[in-house]
Amino acid sequence: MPDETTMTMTLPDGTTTGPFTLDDLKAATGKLKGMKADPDFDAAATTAYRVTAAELRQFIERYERLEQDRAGVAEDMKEVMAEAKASGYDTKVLRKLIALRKKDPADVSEEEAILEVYKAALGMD
Amino acid sequence: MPDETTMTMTLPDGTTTGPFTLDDLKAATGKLKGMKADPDFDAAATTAYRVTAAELRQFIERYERLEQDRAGVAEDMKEVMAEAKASGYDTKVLRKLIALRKKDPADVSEEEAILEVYKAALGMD
Amino acid sequence: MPDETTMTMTLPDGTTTGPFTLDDLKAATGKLKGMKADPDFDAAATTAYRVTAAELRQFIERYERLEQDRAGVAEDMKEVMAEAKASGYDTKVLRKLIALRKKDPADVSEEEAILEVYKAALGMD
Amino acid sequence: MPDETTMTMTLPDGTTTGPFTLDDLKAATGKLKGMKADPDFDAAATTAYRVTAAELRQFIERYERLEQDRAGVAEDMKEVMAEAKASGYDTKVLRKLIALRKKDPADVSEEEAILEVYKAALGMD
DNA sequence: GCAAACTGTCCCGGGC
DNA sequence: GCCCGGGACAGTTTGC
Repeated sequence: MPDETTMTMTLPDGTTTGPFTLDDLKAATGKLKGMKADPDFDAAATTAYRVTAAELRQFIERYERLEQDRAGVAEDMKEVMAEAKASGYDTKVLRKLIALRKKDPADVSEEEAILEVYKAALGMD
Repeated sequence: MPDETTMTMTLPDGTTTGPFTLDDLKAATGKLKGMKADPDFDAAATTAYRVTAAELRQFIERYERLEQDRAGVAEDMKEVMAEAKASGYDTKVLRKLIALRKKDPADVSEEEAILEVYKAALGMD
Repeated sequence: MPDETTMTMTLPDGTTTGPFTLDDLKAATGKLKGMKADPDFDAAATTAYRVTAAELRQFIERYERLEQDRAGVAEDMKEVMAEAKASGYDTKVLRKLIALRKKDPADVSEEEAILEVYKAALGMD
Repeated sequence: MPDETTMTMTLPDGTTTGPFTLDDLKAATGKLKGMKADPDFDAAATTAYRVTAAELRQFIERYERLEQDRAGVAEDMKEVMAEAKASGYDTKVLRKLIALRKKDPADVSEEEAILEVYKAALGMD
């Protein structure tokens, strides 16, 4: 007597199939297998992009390596923020401050000034 | 003589297959077809989730309808901003102002105050 | 004897100020007050953008109204997903399916086909 | 005769002020200046978070340094993708492939299988 | 100037 | 109950 989670499917015509186990589903999902080449194909006349396994692998592995580096840096950034938080700083404000430092001060004060005008017009001052 | 974009593939073992046209590729991508039911399966002992076509379709169509509504509203929002811009307003500042109005004024002034302290500590004032 | 959270600030020159309460901080954050007009200013020669309180308010209130509409729609969308989940559907897959339906089927199958080639080249099949 | 961009403001009561130049606006935006300490404040009874300029600066500079590192890595990642694209690869598919490799293969095939069932139920196969 | 990619933020669902 | 990770969204920047 089976005792696992399964699915049944009612089709548009009202008939029901199943139940299927998850393994059934996985098995039924066909995969591209054994694509056969056509050696008689006249390659010379085509713009054939080479999909070279070695080359592809190179790109992907370089990229994945860089992703790891980036994750490591992101981890360090989280640690800095966690330390700051533990020291009593408000990390949300810290982030805002850091963002501010990246901007041109002139732009910042202009933006602030316009904002104040708008607030004044709305009676928010 | 073919004159279309194709791909060739060099496998890990050094052999090359292809060229494949895009249609080849599409044909090779197998699809789940004719999953057969097992009528002897003892459904009573399982937690069978019903995947009813009609029910599934209901959920999806309701959701898609709502997505359309949302897109319509987003479109209107863009129009309001475009009008405001045409009237000489700085939309970036407008957005900031609207965001401000959504927040609790007490939180805003507290955050601003802390920011000023941090800026002072860094000599940014 | 006070019993509230305060802040002290150590400045670059080594001196310490404070403690400040949050109310101190808020009070210290100056606001734009009483900007005085210059009635002799020759407005005719300038490209003066009118910041009319009524006009500004119109734009903002229209926008905020639309934001509310959008939030309502988003709420409905959440409800649909919650119902589907309660009926046994996998909401993550549902979202993927809905996204698929929005795309041109031809693009989807082309993309899938290329992906299969790449996977084959990497031995992931 | 002035010839610069200015703003005028019409207040809720119908009166108009201005015109203001951008410099006017900037000057009017008050800044926190000379916050005075209260030396008589009984610090002992409070939970005083120290905002030490040196400490704050440490956190921020560490963080900004890490941001630079991260930007450098991101730059490298962009270069890898650009190279791959120049070699004829479809970068969109490459990204998908890389994402796939990060996931547990079992989860992927389960998800795919469920998706196929849903598509079958909707007649999308 | 617009459209598309990327970053940062928010919010939700899941796990301890 | 809170923290954490992932997904969705808004904002920013850059290429065409």
